[in-house]
Amino acid sequence: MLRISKLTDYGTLILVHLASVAPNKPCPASEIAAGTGLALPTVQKVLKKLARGKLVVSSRGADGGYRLAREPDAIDAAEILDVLEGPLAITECSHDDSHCELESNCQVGGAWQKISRAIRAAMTEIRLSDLRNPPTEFPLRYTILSESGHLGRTDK
Amino acid sequence: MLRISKLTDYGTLILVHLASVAPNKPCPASEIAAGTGLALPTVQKVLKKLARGKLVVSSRGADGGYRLAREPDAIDAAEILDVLEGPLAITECSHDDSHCELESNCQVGGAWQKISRAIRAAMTEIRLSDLRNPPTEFPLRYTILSESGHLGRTDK
DNA sequence: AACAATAGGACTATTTTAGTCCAATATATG
DNA sequence: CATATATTGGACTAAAATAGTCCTATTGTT
Ligand code: FES
Ligand code: FES
Repeated sequence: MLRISKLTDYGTLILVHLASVAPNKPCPASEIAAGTGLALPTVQKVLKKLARGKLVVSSRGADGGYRLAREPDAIDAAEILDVLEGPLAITECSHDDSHCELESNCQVGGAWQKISRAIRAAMTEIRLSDLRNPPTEFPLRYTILSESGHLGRTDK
Repeated sequence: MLRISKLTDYGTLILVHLASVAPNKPCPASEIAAGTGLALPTVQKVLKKLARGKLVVSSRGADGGYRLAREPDAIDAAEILDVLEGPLAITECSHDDSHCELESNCQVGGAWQKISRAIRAAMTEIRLSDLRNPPTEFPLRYTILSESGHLGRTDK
């Protein structure tokens, strides 16, 4: 349903690992690889993306490494997905640039994009601290409210 | 965020189209192609998947075609995704079969899978009839409730 | 019989993803 | 200053998923 790549999963593992070590001691990639069981080159690759995405900060040189840029409860799942999955639109609406050739006779009007945005908003409420040892379930009760009124259920 | 393939987007277009024509007159693929602006071979391919997934029923032979298997408000978005995107797990947890080599020292414990299941549950509340001419937004207010208690916000 | 459709799958090309590796740069330390 | 430790940035290959087209067989109508 929500499909994330392996790299993103790795990234989560890494972030959670970083959240569980001493916050101000930079943790080198090799240590993270050992701690998570992931291959070192892969860990390095993911860490670079996380650093560019400002989720971790890096220190170079001896005694360097990575540490979280913020507290674990100040990093949310939407950010993690943004950084590791890219800005990816849900669909390009069967076209490439922003204008759709089918638009004139299209009755869908980007419903999936809207749903995706709604899900993203929900993701901002899930924090890195929630990802560590998560509950057995994430009972996500949701409500869709439509301004135009034709969607107005409060719950199932 | 929620990434769906083009084929799934096409499928939505097709289903919405079928929802807007006479319900009991089978609609041939060629007509759907013309009505949606999609290429015929693509439409045919998607319709086959929809038929196998029991979302549409087909009639062969002259005067044949496809029609919705159920009323538009009896088909939900989760089903559409199941049929067109496959059963796809969100991640394989960095492994192939059901047992994960990292499991012993893993602190994540399939958080993404759980989130995905929650999102899927939310998707069952969105119906095909909602996808047609959707509201300008899908304000999806959600609540995460944790049985283990460490997730307990009611709203933002 | 002729025609109109779907069923099923093969097939190719393109794109995305995964994974590894290397050369360059920065930093701490003795 | 020399050396060892680390990140940075990108190149590179292999594998897998996606998109799109097309062909043949079957089914049903007239
Ligand atoms: S398919 Fe592009 S606007 Fe609907
Ligand atoms: S990565 Fe497989 S159980 Fe956590």
